[in-house]
Amino acid sequence: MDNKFIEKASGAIADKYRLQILQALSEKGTLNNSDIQEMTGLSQPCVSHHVKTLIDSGLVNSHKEGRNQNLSLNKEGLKDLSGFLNKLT
Amino acid sequence: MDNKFIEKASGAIADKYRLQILQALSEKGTLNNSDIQEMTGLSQPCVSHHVKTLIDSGLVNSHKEGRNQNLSLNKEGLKDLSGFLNKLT
DNA sequence: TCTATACATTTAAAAGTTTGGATGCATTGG
DNA sequence: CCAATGCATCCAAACTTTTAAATGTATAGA
Repeated sequence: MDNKFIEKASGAIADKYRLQILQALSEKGTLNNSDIQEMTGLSQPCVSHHVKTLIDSGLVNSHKEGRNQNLSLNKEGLKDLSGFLNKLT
Repeated sequence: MDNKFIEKASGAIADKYRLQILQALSEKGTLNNSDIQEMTGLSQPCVSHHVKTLIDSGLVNSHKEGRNQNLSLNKEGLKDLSGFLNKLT
């Protein structure tokens, strides 16, 4: 397991909005940036930033469709992080 | 599961030195601040700060013995975080 | 008691993060 | 083609984190 991934992924989770996004993706399966903007009340550039952080972390996948960016959980990434933490115990 | 705990705990992991400390605790069981200072090469106040962050996060336990602070993993905390991430998938 | 050791706290500087306004670009619908 | 929509980028302000030097407090040993 690459420590750089662990750092990035855990850092991505360590924010209330990004955590909210992850939980919403877990429940709903997919969201686009507008959904997130509505859900969080954040500005569009701010949502764009948080979404980028999540994608860069490897915890979220992006599927572009026309002008929409559909997001979904990267379950592999989440499992890798979860498994890493579990192995520490 | 309390989101505040998830945010704090993941934030605590999202740093190379704190991650290194967690991994060392996992391998060795216990460490004190001097061990960590030697291991990381950080200054004593800086180690003190990172250790405080880890303790505050609920991922590390502190057992004071005289002038030594012995640290160990809080396995419950790690399992809680790991379980939370797993449930997202 | 005096000294050394272990850790905490205060302070301050540098670096990074979060946020929104303004703007730009691409796609879609009329 | 034009207007509207969805997202990215640039910029700047506010805030937080990281780090170490200086200093303080407590315990342990000579």
